[in-house]
Amino acid sequence: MRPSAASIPPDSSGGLSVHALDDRHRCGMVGRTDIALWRRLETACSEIRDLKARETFSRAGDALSHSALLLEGMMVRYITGSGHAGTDRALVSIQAPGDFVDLHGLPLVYLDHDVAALTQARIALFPHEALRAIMADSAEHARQLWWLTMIDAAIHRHWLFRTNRLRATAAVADFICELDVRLSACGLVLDDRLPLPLLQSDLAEVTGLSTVHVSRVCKELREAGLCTVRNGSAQIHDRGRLRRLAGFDDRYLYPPV
Amino acid sequence: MRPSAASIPPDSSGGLSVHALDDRHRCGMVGRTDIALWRRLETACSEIRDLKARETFSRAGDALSHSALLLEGMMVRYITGSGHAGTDRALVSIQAPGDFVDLHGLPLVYLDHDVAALTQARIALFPHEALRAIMADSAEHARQLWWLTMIDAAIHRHWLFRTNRLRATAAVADFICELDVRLSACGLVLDDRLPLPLLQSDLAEVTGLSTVHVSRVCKELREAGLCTVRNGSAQIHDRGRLRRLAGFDDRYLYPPV
DNA sequence: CGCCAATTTGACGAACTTCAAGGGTTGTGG
DNA sequence: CCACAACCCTTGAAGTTCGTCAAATTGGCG
Repeated sequence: MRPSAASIPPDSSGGLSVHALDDRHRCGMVGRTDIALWRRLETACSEIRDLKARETFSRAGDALSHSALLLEGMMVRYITGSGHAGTDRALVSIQAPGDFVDLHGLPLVYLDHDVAALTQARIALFPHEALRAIMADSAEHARQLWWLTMIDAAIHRHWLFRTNRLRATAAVADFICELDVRLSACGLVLDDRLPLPLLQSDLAEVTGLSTVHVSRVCKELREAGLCTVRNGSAQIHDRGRLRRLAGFDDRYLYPPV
Repeated sequence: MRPSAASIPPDSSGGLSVHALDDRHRCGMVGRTDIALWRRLETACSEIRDLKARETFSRAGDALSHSALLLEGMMVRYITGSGHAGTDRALVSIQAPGDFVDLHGLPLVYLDHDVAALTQARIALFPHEALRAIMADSAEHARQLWWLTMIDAAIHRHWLFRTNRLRATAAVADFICELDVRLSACGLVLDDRLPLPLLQSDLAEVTGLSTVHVSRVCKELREAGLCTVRNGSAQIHDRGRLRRLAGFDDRYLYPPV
């Protein structure tokens, strides 16, 4: 039927493989910083690396010497309970192309959470030393790198609002609305269809619901004619009603004017 | 009976009023940055201001020209639902002395949430211009200011884990454990008693529970001999068991080695 | 086809919310 | 000094949302 859209194709440029950063990687959030910063980043990149789907990239407590910019695919960050069982995970963030995955590793040195690829993914690595040099050279570039991590924190706060205040259906709708906006900024939403390479058990870890209840919520959204979540993508049928159900307001994403 | 401990006394220095920053304000998180940064901040401070309990300091969307460091008292940050009723609030952060309340307003320019005093409070204001000058002068100071906001984000992530994965009793216990650690760093925990100037309705906004259920949870913690939450403070009876109940691990607060 | 993982469904129970009423404390004014 | 009001906390009963368990169904892929 439709092309298998379960994941973002790692190389859609028709066989031309990528060994360095170039302008077509400048999308999403990093695309909203100065072009001058981007030029500096291009020279600071020490490595382009591919990750397999579900591959762990770094773990809580690891000493980090590099930060990674996501170029293609999607990644997640999650916290594992210090408790007994290993199933006690919360997804605290999802990354789209153009997002730095662990830029906060620069000021923090080690992280409080794990980082993993969700789909097959391609990342650009920047040595912290090089990033510090960029910051030392330009306070404005420093402010913009800081800004990227502050958008991340604003999203954390919104997720807090979501799990604290929204009912299951509204919570899932809200999450889809957020990805709709963020992936649009990467040019990944076509015909109201966005890549959503998350299992229902992943959606459960995002929202704090059980897997079974996520299944029921998806059915409800589908039967209400709002959106269909299936096969690693989400088809939005009625964006207005979906947003109204979630009470969605995109200002926390600091949209460009 | 006991002294009224409902709030942190705004001036405990015996009548000596405070008109400028001095070393005894350097506690909590800001106390963990370089002393050289503190010296710069002392000269950058443009105003010391007192806030009344429950006074709103700034609102989502306000253009900010200053950032505030909390010196005494406690403050909160909350998100209000874009929905209809005004009661749809989530507390997304609580600030202790030594915390910057809205340092992220420097890179973000305007915030996605409201900021208010919880108790009577005293804050130091820093013009963004002066903070930018500090950053321009020293990349290391820039990194440390950034670091302060990244601890804030790590706390957001932990709160996400809490509301997503912990049951009501463990969630409240976890929150108390966090404040126990953070307020200890300000020297505000004496004889296992910490200031907790939150109504049960505030605890409900922190945890995403109903006010009624918070009451039941507090009773449960009290009767289990773990801690007594009352009159604006919390008395910890058995820190070990309280932490075990919450599965508490303080590493997300990046404790000093 | 046949296997395996993911999703779906139903039945049941637990956790939490809502509604409503009562009680304790504090401050205020007669 | 007492009465009263306002606010917060507590308690009980009833209702709702969501979790858990278990079984059935779907869909991709060798």
